[in-house]
Amino acid sequence: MAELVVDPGTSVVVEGERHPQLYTVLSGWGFRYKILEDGRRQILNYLLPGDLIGLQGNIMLEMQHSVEALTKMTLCVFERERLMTLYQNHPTLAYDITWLAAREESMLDEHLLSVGRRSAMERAAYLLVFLYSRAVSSGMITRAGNQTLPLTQQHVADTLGLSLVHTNKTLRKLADSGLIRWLDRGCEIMDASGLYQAAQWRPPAESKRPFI
Amino acid sequence: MAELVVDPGTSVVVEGERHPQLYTVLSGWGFRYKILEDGRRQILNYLLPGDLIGLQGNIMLEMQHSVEALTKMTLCVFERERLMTLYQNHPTLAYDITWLAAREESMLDEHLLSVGRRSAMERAAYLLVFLYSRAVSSGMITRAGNQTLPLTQQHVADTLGLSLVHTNKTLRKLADSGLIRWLDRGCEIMDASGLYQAAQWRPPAESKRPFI
DNA sequence: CGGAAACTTGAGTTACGTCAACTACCGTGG
DNA sequence: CCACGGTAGTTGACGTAACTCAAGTTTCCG
Repeated sequence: MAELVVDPGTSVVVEGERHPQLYTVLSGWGFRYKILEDGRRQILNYLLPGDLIGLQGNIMLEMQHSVEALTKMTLCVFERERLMTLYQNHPTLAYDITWLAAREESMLDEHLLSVGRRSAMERAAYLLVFLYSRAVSSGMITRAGNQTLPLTQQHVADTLGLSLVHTNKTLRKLADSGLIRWLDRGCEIMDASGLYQAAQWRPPAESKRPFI
Repeated sequence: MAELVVDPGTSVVVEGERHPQLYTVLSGWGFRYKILEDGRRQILNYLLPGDLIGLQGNIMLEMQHSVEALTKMTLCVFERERLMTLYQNHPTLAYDITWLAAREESMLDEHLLSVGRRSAMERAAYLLVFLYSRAVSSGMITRAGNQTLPLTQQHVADTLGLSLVHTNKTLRKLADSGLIRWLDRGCEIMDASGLYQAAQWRPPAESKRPFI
């Protein structure tokens, strides 16, 4: 059972390449993204402990997206070719993998709704409180300190489908309303319920999730 | 093995309700969508023969999205509670289900990139040629006739995250360039490779897909 | 034949984008 | 210690893609 540790900014997966391994996130933050030929980037989702990397995309072929580490990350490496035997010998694990894939879809659905139909302000509020709630439920953020999401405004912009400048102005308004505080390279959530309200969103009730 | 036949416009799944069944699409077109409280709608993806309905979202709880039939659809009904025993007894099928989930994710990734980062024109071209290529590879569209995608412009608008008016003007330009023809309640693809070019997109090479 | 749904089109508005300049905050090396 | 260069964040002026409103026309269907 190999482990892989990567520094912030490392490319873990590159679109177009073949990847014979799957990973599970053991610790740290990362994100998945795609870019167009002229450099426009869209961040698809964020990776937190418990998430699976590499399932997305046609299981055996080239990766359809890239993955980059946002903080130092620890990954658990798993050989793709062992997947079929795992399915044969551990149906419960197989079921859990499907559960994870379904949850990822569910998050992507919500992001798509957000980018397609919410205003800049709603989108920003949604994203921050979404990440906050994920961080809380994965134990990365505790009541006592370490309340900060390790992002730059460029990441936020590329997640929301907005320009950097407009993202900055939007975040400023959220900060001026006391909902967040923006630090260098990070965002602190000051008023989660205010953000939920601004986003008109509630996180779905999670059924007990598998460990993997 | 129960079958379900529904007419165009029928709500197959409603967000927020519990659904003890999964479905497989045997024939026809449908789509998945979410709506905000004030009625803004985002279409998430389209459903064609071979697609699974209801896997998305936390497997056992309330549905996180709605599903509506675009044409007459035939569905194959499957009880959710039988899923675990299927995983135990048919690991290959289980693997195929995961494959389908991964492919759905892959499509959502591309849609998110599209809505977040592509221009209106690119988005429209992408959507139409995406649907066209899916229709072709599922055998719904043949060289000899029946080249038409069963959509209204409102569907296109709600998929692309655009207003109806702007969608209309964008489709008009595509039609004027000879790439498509818009009929009432439908779109005919005239020049697929021109659309691919306008969208700056190529469909990913599919590994052989399972039947299910 | 009438009414509803789908599609069009033009005019005026706005949310968001682009450009450009500036500040603040590092970490590095002289 | 300061000079520096790079990254991140901030702000204002201006431009434009896309939105809203409003009034058509066309097509379908009962």
